Amino acid sequence: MHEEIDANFLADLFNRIAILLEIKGEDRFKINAYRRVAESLEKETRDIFELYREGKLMEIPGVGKAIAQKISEILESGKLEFYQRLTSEIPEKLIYLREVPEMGPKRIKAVWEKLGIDSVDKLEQAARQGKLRDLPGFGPKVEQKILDAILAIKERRLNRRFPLGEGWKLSELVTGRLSRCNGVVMSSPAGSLRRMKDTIGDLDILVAAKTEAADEVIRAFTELDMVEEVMLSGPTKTSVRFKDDLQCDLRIVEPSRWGTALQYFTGSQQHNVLLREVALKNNLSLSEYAVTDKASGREIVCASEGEVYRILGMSWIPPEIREGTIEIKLALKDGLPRLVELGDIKGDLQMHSTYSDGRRSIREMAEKALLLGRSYMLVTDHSQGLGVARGLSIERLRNQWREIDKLNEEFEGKLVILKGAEVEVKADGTLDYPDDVLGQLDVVVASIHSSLRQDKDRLTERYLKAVTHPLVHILAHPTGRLFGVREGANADWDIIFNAAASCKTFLEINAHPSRLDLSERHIRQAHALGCRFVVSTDAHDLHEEDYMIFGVSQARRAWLEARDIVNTLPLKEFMAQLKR
DNA sequence: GCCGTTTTCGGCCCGACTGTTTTCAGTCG
Repeated sequence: MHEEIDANFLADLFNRIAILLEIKGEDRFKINAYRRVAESLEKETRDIFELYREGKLMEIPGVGKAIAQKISEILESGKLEFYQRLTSEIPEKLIYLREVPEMGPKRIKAVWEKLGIDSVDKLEQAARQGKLRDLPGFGPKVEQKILDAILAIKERRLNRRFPLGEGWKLSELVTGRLSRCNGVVMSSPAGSLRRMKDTIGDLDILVAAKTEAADEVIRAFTELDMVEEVMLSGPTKTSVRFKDDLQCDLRIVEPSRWGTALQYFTGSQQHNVLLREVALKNNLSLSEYAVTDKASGREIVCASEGEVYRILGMSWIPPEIREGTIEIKLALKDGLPRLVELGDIKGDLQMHSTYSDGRRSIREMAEKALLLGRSYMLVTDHSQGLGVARGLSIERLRNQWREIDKLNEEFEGKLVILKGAEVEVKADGTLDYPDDVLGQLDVVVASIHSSLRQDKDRLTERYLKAVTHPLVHILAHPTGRLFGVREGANADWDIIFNAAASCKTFLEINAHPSRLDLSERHIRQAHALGCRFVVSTDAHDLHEEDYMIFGVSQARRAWLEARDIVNTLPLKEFMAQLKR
């Protein structure tokens, strides 16, 4: 009935409600309640209509009677009276002003009431005319900051997110440089990078150093080549903007307080709020500096994160799932799953060589795989039709098999190289090698590179042909998304994942940082429908074999365990899982 | 608005930094 309404739609709505209530000056706890529900809804992959029909809306973390009723009203009527009333008081348009830094609820209310400003354009105009500086809570500096920020937004330099892989590289550069400063004991990325979100909004770096060493660290940080501008700088906290417009925050703490600091700085914010509530219930107060006994005022200093969680009566929570949903509740009763770990991965199931578009020989790729402790690898050069990637004719494919046979003899079982291919699914859904060739491969990986813009029904049909094909074992980078290049394909994933589950076709979690496909959300969705997965690097060069960590992290963010991922199995057991 | 092995009512995270203040409000994370 109301096709466009789903969990994401509701999350967006509740976020908007939170902003409007803020401007209205409502109780901050009520506002937080809406924010919390919005976050839960973003994680929710069960069908919202089904939850409603089964009376299970209140199973969503943070949803109580009032919000359950509001969700019901929307699902039934497509409307929400509460929202209509709210927006008749506070114009909906004001929400966009929230995207301008320095513009919080108080200032938005001020410009709206005093100057009738309800859009970013009007705000810019007023700032140019010097009309903002005289409002209470404003001044010439704030006015200038707002003007600069609006300009940055218009040039798309602000509110941009960066792929995890880029953040990772930069964080290694920064921590590498800072750890060479005198007195630095430890350094680590924190924030969304440590939680391994597929994109990051800013880069958070934490350094443990003696107080007297802080000056040198801050200097080294602000003088990094890639720094464009120092945004703010205090004794323990410094923020800069890099030349590529990524913002980077540095915090420096005493080594003895590393545990609480790392916990705090890793977030997420919602996770911290809930964690600190647990502390209060135990008559403790948690900050980035210590756990404090409220009764005696005594500080309990934590050098490790494990201590923080232990003092609060729960097991340590992996950063990837610190999103403020149900992880704290489970940790309190020691009920967290054992998430899949990098070390669980036994084989890499998508790797390219110089036969197609890879830059290294099979031997070189294999030697690196062995070094990484893998016990098997699947060579998946492109099939003949993919000209841009120098796809293999059947004849060249057979040559490759002979080389693989020879290499396997050499490696004497220490590493087993499997024969595979990344077979193109053509626009009509047929595969790029005939069945008799596919049948001779150890593992068949199917993927779609072209015509991703087909209409939804045709594309879904094409995917279905691929995942239901009796000789296809794995669907590679299913949605085809490429950060900064294209969104994932628009297909009916429920139908495709259902088919994959029933045909025992595995879904790839492509670990390459330009892809991370499936995304966390799609992994959750597919997992709920009974799919199993593989994590593969899609390596085209030696260093890319190290990308496995990125894929494993997405699996962890989706709460997957080793048993959900087939290439955690030793070779024999893995092969036994393949459909025949 | 949510939530509960100390509560169904009375709580609800905590601190850094800046700018506008003259002791603190606003924003941010």
